[in-house]
Amino acid sequence: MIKEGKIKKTKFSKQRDLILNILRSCSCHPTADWIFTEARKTNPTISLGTVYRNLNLLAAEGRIRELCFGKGVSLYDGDLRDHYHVRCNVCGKVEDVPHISPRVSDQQIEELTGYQIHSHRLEFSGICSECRE
Amino acid sequence: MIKEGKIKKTKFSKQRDLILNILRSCSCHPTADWIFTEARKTNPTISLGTVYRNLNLLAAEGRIRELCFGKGVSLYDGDLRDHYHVRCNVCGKVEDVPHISPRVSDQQIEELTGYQIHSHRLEFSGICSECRE
DNA sequence: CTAACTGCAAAGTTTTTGCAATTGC
DNA sequence: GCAATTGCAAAAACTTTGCAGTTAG
Repeated sequence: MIKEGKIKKTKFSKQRDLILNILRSCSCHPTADWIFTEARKTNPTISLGTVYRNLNLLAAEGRIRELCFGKGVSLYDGDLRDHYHVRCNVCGKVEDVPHISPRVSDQQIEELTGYQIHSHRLEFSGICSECRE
Repeated sequence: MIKEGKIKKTKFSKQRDLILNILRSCSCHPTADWIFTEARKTNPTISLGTVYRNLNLLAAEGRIRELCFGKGVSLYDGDLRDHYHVRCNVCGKVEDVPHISPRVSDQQIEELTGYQIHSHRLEFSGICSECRE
């Protein structure tokens, strides 16, 4: 649950900067733990708690996106451009859907529900070509 | 991750039946724990483990749906009709989107990605009218 | 009879948090 | 200097699992 109203002053921190760079430079959709392991290669003393705190902060600021498939794990995405995801139900892999125009209007949903819509997520699931064999 | 190939013989169980009825007769999107509490009112000895086992089994059989927003919790939905969800980022409430024709073609995604698509999820998020005050 | 299912409790995962020390502005 | 941030470790939250006993077919 994102607290939308909470405006907090943030300082630069090299840990946060590192996390953001890792997320921006990888093309995958990593877990917090993967980011932690990756971050340790550059900063061997960074802690997992810091990784989580910064991922939450960055997501709340809208500088990264948090994805969520199935229970348990969150995945993070540093690509803010409008795009959607496909997920393989067998191997769990998550990939971007290259380019598709949504044709779903947030405004239409606002009229239907009375919600003020900020964003939408569209996720496809099925079986990838490797797993189909 | 859903194991698609696993076909298992199932017996009737009153616990599973109860869980399914609870889910079908409520219009909300409850957590496993809420279902557990509700189930205890009818069957005071049912265990949380049994609730989880049955929710997973029912979801794997496609008799219920598992939703997932943010980290931590799964929500369950007994309504199998095609529909989408809106979620309030402030209070966390999840509601159905009354009626909308998707206009998203799974087939188009199959062509783009090479995945064999089974389903898609579309979720809107924003702020509900109560929380907007 | 026997494989599926259950309750219980213990264990597993993932994420959050309290605290004292550190750091950016 | 002060508030934001950190590392650490402990705790919290959620889900799964092993086991011995029970139940549906």
